[in-house]
Parts: sequence; C-alpha cells; structure tokens
Amino acid sequence: MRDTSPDPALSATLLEWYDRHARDLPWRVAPAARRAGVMPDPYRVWLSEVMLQQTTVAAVRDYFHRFTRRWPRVEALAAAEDADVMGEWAGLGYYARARNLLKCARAVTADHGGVFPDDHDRLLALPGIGPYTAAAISAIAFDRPEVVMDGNVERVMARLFDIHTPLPDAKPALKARAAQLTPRTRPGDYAQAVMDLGATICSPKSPACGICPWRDPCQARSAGTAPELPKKQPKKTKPTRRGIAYIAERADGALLLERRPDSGLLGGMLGWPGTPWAETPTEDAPPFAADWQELEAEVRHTFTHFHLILRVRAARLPDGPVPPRLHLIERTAFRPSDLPTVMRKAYDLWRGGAA
DNA sequence: AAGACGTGGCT
DNA sequence: TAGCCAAGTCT
Repeated sequence: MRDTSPDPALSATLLEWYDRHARDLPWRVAPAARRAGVMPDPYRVWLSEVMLQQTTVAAVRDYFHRFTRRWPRVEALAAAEDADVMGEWAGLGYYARARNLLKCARAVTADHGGVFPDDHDRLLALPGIGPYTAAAISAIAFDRPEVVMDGNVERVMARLFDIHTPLPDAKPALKARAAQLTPRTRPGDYAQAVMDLGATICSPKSPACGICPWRDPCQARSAGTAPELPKKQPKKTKPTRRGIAYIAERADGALLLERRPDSGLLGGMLGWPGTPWAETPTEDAPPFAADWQELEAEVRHTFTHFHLILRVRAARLPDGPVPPRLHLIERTAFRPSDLPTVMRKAYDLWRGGAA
C-alpha cells in the first residue's frame, strides 16, 4: 500500500475530463454554460435527483420530461392531485419517493415561498431528501462544496484508493477519501463529474480503465483489483410469495380497482384487489361472489426482497353498488400506465386472453 | 440498525 | 436463466 496523501491535482484532472465529456442530460447545465454563470433550476435538480435514487438515467429521462411538462414549477406540483402524481410516477418504482415528492413540493411551497432552500440542513429536513440528495442539490444547484456520497462515488473511491473493506463497513473511509478530493472551486461540476465517471467509465463490471482520466493515480488499477471493488456483503436469497389478483369488468368496460394504503409495498398506488402475497398460499378472497375464471398463465415479478407468482382471476361485475374501499373506473378514464408494473402485467395478461 | 422498498437492463 | 446492479430514504 503506497502513500495516499491527497493530491490537489486529482479534482482538476477530473474537471478537465468533465469539460470534454459531460453527458447531455435534460436537468443539467453544461459545464461551459455553468462557467459562464448559468445555474440550473433547483426544482429540476431536486426532481431529477429524487428520480435518480436507485434508478438509472435511461429509466428516468422520459419520466423527467413528462413531469416537467405537466408541472413546470414546484407550486404546480404542490397543487396537483395525489392520484395524478402517483399515476405519472407509475412504473418508476420505489413509490415512497412519489409520496414524499408531493409532501416536499407542498412544504417548499407552503413553508419556503416556493423557493428551494439553498443549504444542506434545511434541504435535509424536507421529505424524501436524505444525506445524498441534500448534498447533491446543495452542490449542483447552489455550488456548495458538499461531499456527495452515492454508489458511484463509493465505487470510484474504493478503486482509486484500493480499499478492500466490504460495504457498508467501508463507508466512513470512503467518505473521508471523497471529502479530501472535493474541491472548493466548481463543486457542482465536480459532483456531477464523479457520478458521470462512475456511471460510464468506472462502471461496476468491466470498467474502462484504459480511457479513465484517473487511470494513472488509480491504486486498484495498479493492483489489478478494480473490477472486484467495492467488496460487498453477500446478499440473502429472495423467497417466493404467491397471491391472487381479481380483475372485474362491468358490462360497459368499467374496471374495479383499489387504492393501496399509503404505507408498505406499492403504497398509494392503484392496483387490483386480491389476496395478501405470502409464501404459504393464502385463502381465496374475491372482492365479491361471482364465477371467477382463473387465467391459465400467471404473472411473475421480482421485487427488491421477494419473487412473486401472481394468479389472475376474472369475472363480470354486476351492475349495482361497488364493494367497499374499491373504485370503479370508467374504461375511458382507465390508463394502464397509471398502474405499478406488477399490476400492469396482470392487466396485460387478462386483456391478452380476454380481448 | 437492519430490513423494506420497484423496476428494467445487462451479463 | 438468474443474479447483479442503479445518482438512497425511511423506519
């Protein structure tokens, strides 16, 4: 292990690379414009950072465009209906983000006059903004020299300094290294540069060390250990749960759905009524008595912590009162894209067999 | 403080 | 195919 005293040229090297290779992203102000004094809209920085939590740029792009077209400013988002925001978020995952997005927009509008606070601590106090996002907004939107720690930065630091301690134990050491490198000039561009580097060149598998701006100082590259870093604790295997979803269609095409409770899996989202999802098969629990027909195929879906095998049963909904806690949605008002993916899979399966 | 919390792309 | 992985936060 060679000496690891901080090298003040490291951040400068990365910023030079970023000036030439920064990705063109819809929420980003290009480095040339930033150097000319143009700063990004904090609303767009916040929205993009929340969407990017545990989510790839490729998945976020279209959602970002739809959100900003529909709600161009934080006050507009704050005034939106919950169901519209949840529907627009559908498919992006981690739905607590959407619930907190609305809470945050309403807090910024009501408590901060529609202006995002420009300091880390007040950002951190807002719903859905944790240590990473508070630092990222501070740095990117307000050019504050925050230490921005995300998965990219952890990986880049683990490799640059050849740190073999497994995550999450390595986090303090990785953060100390990141703090050493964070520059006082252009901290916003620097933060975006490290994340770009991690997302493109210093990727988890087969990093492109040959074209990396930090290939010379990178200790893992010298040691040949870059592809195996950072080390991680082994993951637990996912159990398989099973359940039944019930799709009821009235003669005029209207569909019977439920709004899921705000907490827990798919919280706040629209879905088909059904049994709980459990490893041991649960009792049949149709929303009303009918001649339910089970589809031959089944939905397979994997969540963060379990696999799901979902059987789908369909029936005709008779005219009359709607069962409690369920919503009848006219077919013209029903958008499959409002459903979380697992529910949309069930819909696709049913419609493919029924229509 | 460890587990809950989604999804799609890549290997 | 099955597992790994992504610009984390909340409880």
